[in-house]
Amino acid sequence: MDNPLENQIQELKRKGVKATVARRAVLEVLLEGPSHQSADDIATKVSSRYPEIHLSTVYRTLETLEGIGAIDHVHLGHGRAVYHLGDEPHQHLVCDRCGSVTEVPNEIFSPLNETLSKRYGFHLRRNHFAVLGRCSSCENSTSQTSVRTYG
Amino acid sequence: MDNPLENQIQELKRKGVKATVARRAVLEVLLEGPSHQSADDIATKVSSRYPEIHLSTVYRTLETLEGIGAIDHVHLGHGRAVYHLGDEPHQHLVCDRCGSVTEVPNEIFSPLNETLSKRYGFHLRRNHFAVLGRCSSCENSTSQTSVRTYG
DNA sequence: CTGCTTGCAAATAGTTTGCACGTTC
DNA sequence: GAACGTGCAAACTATTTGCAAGCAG
Repeated sequence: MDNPLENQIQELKRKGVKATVARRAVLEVLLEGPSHQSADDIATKVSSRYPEIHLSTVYRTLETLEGIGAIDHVHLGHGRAVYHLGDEPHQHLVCDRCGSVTEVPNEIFSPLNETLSKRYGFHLRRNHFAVLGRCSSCENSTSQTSVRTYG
Repeated sequence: MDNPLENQIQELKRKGVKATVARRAVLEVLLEGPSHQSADDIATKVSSRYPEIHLSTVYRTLETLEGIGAIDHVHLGHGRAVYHLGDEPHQHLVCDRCGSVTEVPNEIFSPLNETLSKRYGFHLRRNHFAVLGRCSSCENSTSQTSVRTYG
């Protein structure tokens, strides 16, 4: 069985969570990508197929899925959060200017983690907030680019 | 003249911004500390002295002060932002568990910056979002501590 | 006096919740 | 059929905005 949707559904059942239409639909949308979508993005897509599924249900579903570790969310900007499947842990580099998001593996942060741990006893944990900066295209140009690295 | 409040006021004028009661009051509260306060915290303190100063004015004042570089804000958790005087650039380590905030100098992030820069062409820039993890006390204990490193 | 600032009320964005009904196991 | 999940409307939190009146330079 290598149907990713079915795998996720199995996972739900394994964790003792009911496999409802809403949960299926949300997982479908997340699997289809793009990899990082806001609750609202997801709700819009979900309700184009299942119009009766309400935004608040999407929020509750996302909460549930996050609770069992199937997905995660990050705050990329002011206000909205985006959700993504909980594959390998990664951090998000968000460009100040064009808003593009680049995912980088957590290992890149290991040296920092060691330093913080030695000097402050602090241990990096979640990638809940994005790392802000300037992406290469914006650093090099003055024109307005709207590239979305997002995936 | 080493009165910090007066220095800040001079700075306002130098930047061509009017020195109003609201701006004075907000600067006073920020100078008195704690170093990181939410708009609401600030408004509460401000209005205990100047009851006519409205929350929306505090927001507008904070925006103005941020515009001239006198202060900065960071998102420490879900929702609320905290404002602090724009002294030396630093990052914020926020504990997942007890919410304590530790400031660390930006230099700590230089090696990471180099790596990101080489591998992804990405340049760290703002400390707009906090770095989440576990502080030493929470890492070592299972009891609920409510320490606030905050200053 | 002229325009930047402010008070207030109302709007907004994003998310959460109470409650009665519907669905899954 | 019991327990959990969902639709809807309404509440909430943090922040922003329009407008008429107020104050700084």
